[in-house]
Amino acid sequence: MAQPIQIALIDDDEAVLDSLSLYFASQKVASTGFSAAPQFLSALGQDKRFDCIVSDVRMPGMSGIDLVRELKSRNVDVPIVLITGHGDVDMAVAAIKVGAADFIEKPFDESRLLASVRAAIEETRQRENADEQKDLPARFASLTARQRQVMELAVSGLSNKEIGARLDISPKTVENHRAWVMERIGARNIAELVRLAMKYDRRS
Amino acid sequence: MAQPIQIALIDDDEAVLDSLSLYFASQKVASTGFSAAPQFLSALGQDKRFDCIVSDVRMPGMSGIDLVRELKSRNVDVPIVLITGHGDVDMAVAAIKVGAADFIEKPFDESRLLASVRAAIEETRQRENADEQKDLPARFASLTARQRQVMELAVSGLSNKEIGARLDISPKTVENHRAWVMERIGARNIAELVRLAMKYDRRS
DNA sequence: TAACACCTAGGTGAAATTACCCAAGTCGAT
DNA sequence: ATCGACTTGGGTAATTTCACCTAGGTGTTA
Repeated sequence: MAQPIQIALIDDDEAVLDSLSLYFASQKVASTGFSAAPQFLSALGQDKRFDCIVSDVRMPGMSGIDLVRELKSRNVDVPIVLITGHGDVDMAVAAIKVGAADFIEKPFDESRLLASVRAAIEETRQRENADEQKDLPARFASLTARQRQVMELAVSGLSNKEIGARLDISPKTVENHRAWVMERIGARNIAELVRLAMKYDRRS
Repeated sequence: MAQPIQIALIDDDEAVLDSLSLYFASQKVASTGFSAAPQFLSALGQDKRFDCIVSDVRMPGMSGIDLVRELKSRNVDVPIVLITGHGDVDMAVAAIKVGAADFIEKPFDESRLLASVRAAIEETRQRENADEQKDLPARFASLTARQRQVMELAVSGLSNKEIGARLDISPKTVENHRAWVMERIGARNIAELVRLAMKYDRRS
């Protein structure tokens, strides 16, 4: 379960990028460097995943704070630790307000940065876990009889066509019920639905 | 969990069909009648599912024993209870040998038939459950590191593309690993894989 | 009566899965 | 050094899912 941590480093200063990635590597933490925020965003678009982002605040083009805003608006839930060489209180406040995980002023101890990164990742994980579990019974209870019926068959691995044959309704209708179930339970795919359904079963 | 039982009734004698379906209905057991085996088979082809088949032995065209053989050759694992008005020992032996669940001679008590059907369903369920559980640890252990890696990500709900991005391999390769995992674990779809993986996790 | 929720089912279009096929490279063992 | 297992990745095609949409029928409730 102790999957490796993958960090995105964003800084227009190559020297900082190199130095930080070297440090992270020495701490057995994988990192990928980007010299600008848009480059990082394009990596995200290619389904690359990162557990945490460490970004400079002041960069030509898109600033670190802009990046935070952009990710929030995309509903990308990756913690961002901002660092700066010209830190001031106002900027720090603005950064935290828009949702940055932390704001560190240079010069800083590298171990301080790593600690902040670790804390941010842990916090995000716990929040996601809490979100997933929250009101699980209530969410299952909110399903109608038909929806629960469809869900149980879907969770047991039947296709929409097979479920339709069993319940004697069209596969299309099954599809609709299924979509409702997904939305109400808050599952993004069948795998998640199965996990949540099994958790619920075990609890009740 | 006490899902309703669905029975297929096959007999060329409409009177028998009506009488039995009436009895089953009175016992809160759903049944569908077919006047010939091929009609039943075509319903199966349309993804209809039955927990048990109750079929006459002697019918024009395909006999009850023929039906048993046909289903075995198709690997359809539904128990079949055969009934006959002209039962003889040889036929009974032949029926059981090819894999019929039971063989009942007319005249019979309807409750006797239902008991036989229930027993057959129960036996099949237990066998299927045992098959599913058998050597689960061994099957998971037989996975290579890469396959287990792919499996864990797949089970957590990631698409092949996302898994590929994480492991830095092409989605196509992920697809191949996934197919191997499915075969080795013996899961027919993601839902089953998730269930088995969760069972395994809980046990270990 | 009107609003609302639910079940039903169809359409479109994009994305993903599944099931096959194939080949090339690595690596360890016989 | 050939064999087998594993990893990698490409192709093709069928099927399925997913995300939208519309829309009629039913039943309940304000």
